[in-house]
Amino acid sequence: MTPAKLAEVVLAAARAVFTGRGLDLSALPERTAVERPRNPEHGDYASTLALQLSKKSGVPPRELAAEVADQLGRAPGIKSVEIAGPGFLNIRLDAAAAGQLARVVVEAGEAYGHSERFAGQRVNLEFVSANPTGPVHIGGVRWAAVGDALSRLLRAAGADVTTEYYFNDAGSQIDRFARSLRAAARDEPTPEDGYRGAYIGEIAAAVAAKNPEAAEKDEKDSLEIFRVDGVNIMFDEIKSSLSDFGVHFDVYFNEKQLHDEGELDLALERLRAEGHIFEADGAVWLRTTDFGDDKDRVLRKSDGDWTYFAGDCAYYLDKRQRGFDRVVIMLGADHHGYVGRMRAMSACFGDDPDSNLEILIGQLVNLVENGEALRMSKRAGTTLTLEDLVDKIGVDAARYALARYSIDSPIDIDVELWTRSTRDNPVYYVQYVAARTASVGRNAADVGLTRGASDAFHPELLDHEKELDLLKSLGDYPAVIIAAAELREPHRVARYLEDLAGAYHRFYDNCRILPYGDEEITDTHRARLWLNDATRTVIANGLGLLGVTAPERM
RNA sequence: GCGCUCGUAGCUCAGUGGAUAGAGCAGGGGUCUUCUAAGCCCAGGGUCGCAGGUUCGAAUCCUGCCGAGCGCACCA
Repeated sequence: MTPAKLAEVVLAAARAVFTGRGLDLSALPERTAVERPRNPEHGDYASTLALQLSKKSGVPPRELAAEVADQLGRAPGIKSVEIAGPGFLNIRLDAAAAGQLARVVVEAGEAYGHSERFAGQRVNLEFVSANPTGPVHIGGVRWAAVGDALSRLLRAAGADVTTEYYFNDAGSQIDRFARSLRAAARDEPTPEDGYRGAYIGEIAAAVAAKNPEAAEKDEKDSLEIFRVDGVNIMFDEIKSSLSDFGVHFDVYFNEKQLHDEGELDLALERLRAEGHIFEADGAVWLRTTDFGDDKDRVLRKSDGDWTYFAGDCAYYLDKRQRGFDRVVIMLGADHHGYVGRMRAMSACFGDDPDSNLEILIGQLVNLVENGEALRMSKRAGTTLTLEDLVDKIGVDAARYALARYSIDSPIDIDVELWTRSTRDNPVYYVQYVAARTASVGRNAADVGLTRGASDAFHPELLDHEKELDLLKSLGDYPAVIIAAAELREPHRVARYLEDLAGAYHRFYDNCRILPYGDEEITDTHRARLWLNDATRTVIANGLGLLGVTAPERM
């Protein structure tokens, strides 16, 4: 029995009690969940439903709990139900009901943990969104790992997800980029406001190789070549390194489209129609202070140019008009000052910023080597890039390290730790279980041990404490995915996998899976192989959500 | 000054209003005649920053204060 199924049974029991007493059924929640008590004396699972319903029903919690317990006790698969404390229901399962989970997992395979919880929700996830003036730096990499994991999580939970990368290949930043490239190609010093760093020389050389006269033409034509070719080469490099990192976007959205298709004007007119536009000092403003922003924001400057914020408005409107009811944007902590104006902008369009717009702010990332943070310096052009991180610790460790912490927590990635092959390196600890389960599978095949037909599976034989713990951990997985997707917190998956890995290792150390020597193969061996394979399934599924491989051997 | 985030074991961090707050590391002690010891087991370690409030119940929600990081453009 899965925890989700048990929760339904608990709710059904409560419904029966309410019906019997003639209570208002509308007081019952749509769904409930059971908890995993830390203290084993509190049973396999616990429900707080009676506590929650006591006030609404006017029945004292323990009295309500007693009646629900009475109903529950008659349900199949439930061994016992006890009432504890103010009205907790402590539930124990039959060994067979618990053990069945191994079969559920193995037979579901890659689909185990998937649900339809967010079916029908259309979510747009925008992340990274670096302009093609340089490689993806380490802050952007955090979002590549977290955003991509989040997209996988939301899809697993049934949402309709589109991932987007927003970029601008025109404007003053790109002009600076082009001038920096041209200067490098001509062996001139980098312009005062230019981009530095080794990559500038490399891109400049690549442009020159493709177009040998580029540096020699008159300045206007020359800059145009460096601008167009430089941006193309840079963007290809960005896409290529993201691809190597396992991250692909559904949509690459160019700011230029907003200009070309008149979307900026359209957005302005929409905002004007909503009554939030005013003009002052020769500029066009959005009155974001109507919705809690610190100050009003300029959309069109007095020189007639649009601001970057105007692009944000038009882009937001574009997303909404494409049918996304949830627009999620991920930004670094150094951009959190944007939240107020973005939320206000959403409200100016007549939307509800609490439900239509979500801005996730991620704290910064440091790479630490030999006890020292490798600091970035824009002046010296020493930015830490995606490649630097991958070169130091590899894709799996990088993705895991970036995804295992709450985005509210700044991360120091210790190069030495994340390349270590020991218990304290979480990605190895989890991957080791993947390799171990695979190894057991190979050895089982060698000695002729197979799971056999599913009707030959005897779940009640999985009654060792460590087997039951492992089964419970496997049962937690679907709820972890839903919670992680709903709260936009992929780190929950990593933390869960570490718990599961621990449960598997303890099972492995206590419960021999394969027969010894010439020992005859029994139903216990087969049942344990089901459990082994179920674990492999969940570890692989969970690592897959994080974009991390589940190796066959290590 | 205003805003956002954070403050949990010596260190790094989990912890969606539930019962006795957890994990890893550090440091101490155990554990390999057959499935990966890259593992496992045992013990120690806490004023959940401080003070109030909300309620059956608060690390979790609210208010204030203290401390740390980041941000407050007709830049992108």
